[in-house]
Amino acid sequence: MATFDVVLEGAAHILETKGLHGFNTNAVARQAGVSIGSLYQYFPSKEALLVELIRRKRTALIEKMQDASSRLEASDLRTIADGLVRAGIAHWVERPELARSLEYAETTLDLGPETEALKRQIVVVVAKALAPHGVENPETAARDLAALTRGMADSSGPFGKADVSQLEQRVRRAVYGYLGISDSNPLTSVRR
Amino acid sequence: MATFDVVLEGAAHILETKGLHGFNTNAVARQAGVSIGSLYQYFPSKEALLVELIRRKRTALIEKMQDASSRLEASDLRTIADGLVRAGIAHWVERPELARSLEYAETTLDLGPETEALKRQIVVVVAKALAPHGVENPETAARDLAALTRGMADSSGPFGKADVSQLEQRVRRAVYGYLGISDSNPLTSVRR
Amino acid sequence: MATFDVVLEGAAHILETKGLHGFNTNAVARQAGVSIGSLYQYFPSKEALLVELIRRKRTALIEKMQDASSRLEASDLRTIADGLVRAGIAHWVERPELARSLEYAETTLDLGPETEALKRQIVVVVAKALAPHGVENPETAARDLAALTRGMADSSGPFGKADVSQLEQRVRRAVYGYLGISDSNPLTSVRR
Amino acid sequence: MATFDVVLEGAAHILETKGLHGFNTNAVARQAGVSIGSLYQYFPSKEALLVELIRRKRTALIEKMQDASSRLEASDLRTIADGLVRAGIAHWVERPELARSLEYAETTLDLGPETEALKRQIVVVVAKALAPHGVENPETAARDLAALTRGMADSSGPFGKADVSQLEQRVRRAVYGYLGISDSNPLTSVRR
DNA sequence: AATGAATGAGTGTTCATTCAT
DNA sequence: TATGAATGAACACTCATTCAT
Repeated sequence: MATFDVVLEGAAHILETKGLHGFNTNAVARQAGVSIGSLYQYFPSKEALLVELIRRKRTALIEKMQDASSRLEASDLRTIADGLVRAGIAHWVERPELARSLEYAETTLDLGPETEALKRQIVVVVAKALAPHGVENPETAARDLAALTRGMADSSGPFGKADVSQLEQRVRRAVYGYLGISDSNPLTSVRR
Repeated sequence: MATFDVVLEGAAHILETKGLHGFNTNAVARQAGVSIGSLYQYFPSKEALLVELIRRKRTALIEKMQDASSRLEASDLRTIADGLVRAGIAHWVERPELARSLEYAETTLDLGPETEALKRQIVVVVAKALAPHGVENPETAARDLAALTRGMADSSGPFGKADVSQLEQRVRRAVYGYLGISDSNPLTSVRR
Repeated sequence: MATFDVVLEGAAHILETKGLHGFNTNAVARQAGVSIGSLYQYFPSKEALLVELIRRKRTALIEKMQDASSRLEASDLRTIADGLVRAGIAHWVERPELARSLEYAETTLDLGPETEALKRQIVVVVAKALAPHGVENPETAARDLAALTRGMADSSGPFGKADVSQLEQRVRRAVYGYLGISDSNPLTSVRR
Repeated sequence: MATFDVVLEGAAHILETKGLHGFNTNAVARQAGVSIGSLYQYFPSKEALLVELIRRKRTALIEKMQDASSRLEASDLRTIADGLVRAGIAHWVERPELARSLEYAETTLDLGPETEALKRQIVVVVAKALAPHGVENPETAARDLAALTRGMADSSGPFGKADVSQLEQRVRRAVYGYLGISDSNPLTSVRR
């Protein structure tokens, strides 16, 4: 792995284990097994590390969403929703501590316009998948569904495989409700 | 206002405007219009400020939830859900930047057992309101609904009054879906 | 006990238990059960506390030495030496931690001329007791004997009654040697 | 000289001239002509500086004592005592202000077990030199003689060469007395 | 490229002292 | 007289960044 990536992975590891609080360039360099000088040859500043990590995370999410939505283009809304939820949860469940720190870092950081654009692009991709099925305000819906998924995933602690599939089911219920899709698996056991 | 509260409000203000990144004791003292020595007469450390802010935020949320749930005790699940959602959103919409920083700070901080307990208590209060209406796993449901609400509120940017009521409606849809309550106001205009 | 003395005893206690390192006016006031304001009504500064403690310690030593030397005025050198040693050791063995801190504090402090004079007076008192018995350079001898006694007492750790009398005997041997008094209780069992 | 030693010498200089009272890391760095950051690259804390100075002082004393005692192994007790006294005084007369501060610092500091051991080793070395000549309780004797020497040296103010040799002679008298060696140079001119 | 010693502005915290009540 | 809240200079220590090798 090239130095660039070694450093970036070191940064990710520190964020994951120590959070933003323990994130400093010396720690990152040490973790990456690289000198502090080398770190600065690839990244002009501490912030640049965060920006790059955010950029990658966003790009990966866009790809996942794009994938799901092109694969399911022809399907009905429920199937599309299922796919997006699955992709979204897969995303947030992978290195959740890292994700959390990056999410928080975004709020303070000055990401470049290019990285800002990625955020909008996620929304656009999801909105495009929802729009053809009569969802009103598809951009708002996209943002809401992403937020809802991220919120639930983030609050659900450390995961096993079974946990993830249960989480998925719960998120699906909320998403169906949001989108007005009637659910065949209601949570409350209502007498009919 | 007593010095204790002045300092705490200074801390809240800094978190709100500068985030955890700009949160340092000198800045807090300056913002509060108080000397650094005075700050340390009331708070033994920088962390203690965060802990107290978190404690207050949690206590306030518990009260709101408790209020809503006792006021609506006799009502049906939908009405209770509406009340909880309204209270939850009211909570997250108030000083959202502050809330975000505190949420993140929690992950690194060593809150005392007393403050930890508050987190569980929120879940318990909500779960108690849901349980009598046939909601399975009421604690998980409580956690999920809180997370979903917080996630959506957090992602919805700065708010006007109208925005809040729209947000509330969108959250309600997701919550109804999660709880298996059929919605009379579907988002998608589906032909029936 | 008057406030003045209460504070002073608080200061002594802190020095004894925490050393100069932990000696601060707030700690002293707390230990004395007095407000910091009251402390400053009796002592103009932190240093003033130390100076007064030193003054008292010196005065007490002078008195002990004076006592011994007037009581033994008519005796021979050995008896006088015994008395001075006994008094000196009694002095250093009482609150030795306190004594150690005060001794060190002296080196940095600007004691007033009056307190400086006390130091010389101790030497003078002892020298006066030694001079009539043919001791050369009685002032140097006085200083040496005091230093030797203090050194040995200080290095001999925490004391029981038996320890003190053993210490006394050992110091006496050194003092006899210094003064050229032949010892009837030699340490080494030399075959002659 | 490497930075490590430069800093250490700066620390020694400050202790010597300002005492523990004026001993702060910024002053040390300034004195050493080094940035505060550099100081902390070599010493993890202010205390570490003191510990290292103490360690070095003790090691040097052990060496001196070891030297003297191996050189004089075959000699009689008086010659050995002379050697140890000379070495001891040479030690305490060199930078006495520094020595005084380090001695006091010891009482508050948490020296590591390794550095604690050095203190015992000094006693052991001296005791080993004394034991073969019929000195009872050689460890106590070693401690006493060290204390007596240090006490007298410390109280004897600033030194010229002549002063040192006079001091040596006076200490020797006390030591002879302590060890039960008859002195050929008595201080008191007793008629025989 | 890579290194890592060096820098120093910045931050958390302490504590002697003051002064209004 | 007594109180103790308030002050802020001073100090311990960190960490982003540079630069000579």
